[in-house]
Amino acid sequence: MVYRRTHQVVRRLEARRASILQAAREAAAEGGMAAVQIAPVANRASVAAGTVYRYFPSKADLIAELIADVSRAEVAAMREAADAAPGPSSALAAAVTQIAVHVVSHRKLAWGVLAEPVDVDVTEPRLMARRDIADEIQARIEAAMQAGHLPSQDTAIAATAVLGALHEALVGPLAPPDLDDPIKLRDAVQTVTLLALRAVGVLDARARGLVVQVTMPAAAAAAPTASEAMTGS
Amino acid sequence: MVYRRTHQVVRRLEARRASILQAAREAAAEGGMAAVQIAPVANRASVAAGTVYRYFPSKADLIAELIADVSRAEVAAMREAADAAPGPSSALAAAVTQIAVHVVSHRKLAWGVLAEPVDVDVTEPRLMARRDIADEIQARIEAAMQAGHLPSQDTAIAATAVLGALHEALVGPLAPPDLDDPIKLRDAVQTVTLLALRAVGVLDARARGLVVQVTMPAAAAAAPTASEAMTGS
DNA sequence: TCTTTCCGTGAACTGTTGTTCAGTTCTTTG
DNA sequence: CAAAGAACTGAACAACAGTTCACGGAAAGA
Repeated sequence: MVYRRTHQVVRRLEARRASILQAAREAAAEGGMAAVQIAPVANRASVAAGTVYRYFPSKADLIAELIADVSRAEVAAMREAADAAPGPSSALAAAVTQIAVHVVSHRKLAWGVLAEPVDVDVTEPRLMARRDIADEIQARIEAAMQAGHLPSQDTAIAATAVLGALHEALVGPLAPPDLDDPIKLRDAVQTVTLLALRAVGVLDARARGLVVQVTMPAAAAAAPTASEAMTGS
Repeated sequence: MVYRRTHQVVRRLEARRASILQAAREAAAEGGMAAVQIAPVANRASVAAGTVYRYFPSKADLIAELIADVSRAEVAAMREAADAAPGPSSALAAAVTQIAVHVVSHRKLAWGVLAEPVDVDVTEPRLMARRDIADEIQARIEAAMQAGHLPSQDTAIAATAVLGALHEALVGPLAPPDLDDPIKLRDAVQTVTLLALRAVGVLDARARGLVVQVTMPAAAAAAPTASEAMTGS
């Protein structure tokens, strides 16, 4: 007698798995990675704690998948924004602005994914997330450099530094505390974007209109991937 | 009968306290904050675990003091380097270079002090450390701006971004892995310093000789306190 | 309907570390 | 040298969260 999973069951299992991941994501968005604990996540997903282990070998794996998901979305959004830009310089600007906006819009989540202390070992997925995002930035810097818009430079270090600057200034513990005010938020994003572009050698970014197209996901609907079902913390 | 602590005893107590702190520092320098555990630290300081609690109310307090010490030294070094510079711009460059050098020279420690996950709550001392360092950078940016060497800008965000860029590019998980090579290390410091200065609007930093005075401390290449008895773990 | 196989449950288990405290050793004082 | 106070010890304790597993129940096949 061979037991075979029917379609219905397969879908239920997939849905359950997704709901656990979603619960973890919501927990992280609300309370950071510290809130991603098996029992609360299971509770939020309306399953028992043990059930989580039928879908994820360990908490580390659960968080790893969460991190991978978030970073994948982040990279896709950056790529889309950059690809829509007319030239290499504005593509770079668009990518940087995009990630800045995303990161401030989901501060807790971004902090949790990239930097927040976690009890289990998530260095590897975090490293991959950082690398994926940095690689995307690096590619845009490279392109602008090849086009002669930027001075020759070590693009790997430049991309890393840009990521660090965005992160520290916008989501780190020293980030301005009043970023809930949309205007302050937009100003902060513009300021940091300008800094980042200047860092890699973009001259007159502001004058050339590279920094102005800051469209908040909540406000003007132009932002792609705005459908991320984020609870605004 | 009144028991009074003799000079000898007082000094022994102070020495012991200092040695515990030093043991914590060494542990952090070698294995990051994760290695700062009561039992190993006590062992390294040649005392029993319980003794640590005669000097520090909790592990959090021990780490807080360690963080404060390190950041105090960091700020002092920055200030000294900057004060020795001839003008506001080179003072800024000197401060940035100084912290970059310090931070790469003691990567594990810097990572532990500023960002590494710790089980106990050290957000407050970390926040103070970050703020102290950022404040020093901010003051130098401010001075250069007042002197008309930099465009007008939000110096608080700029300082934070600079700190983040340095940190991410030099000690974060994406930092180049070959920084043990002194030449690579010097290049990385110069590259990041140049990025940071450009970010705040310094033009031609390289041409103006603001980035070149990178002098590595003697201890940069060698691991600190290489001869340490393994203490289990 | 009955049997087999798998899914879900949640209370119990585990392993790790910070923390405590009664007993021991050392220092001071009369 | 003896009494008293302080410091030190290290094994035992506590707390917390991740993980396990024996059991109940639902779904699949005959």
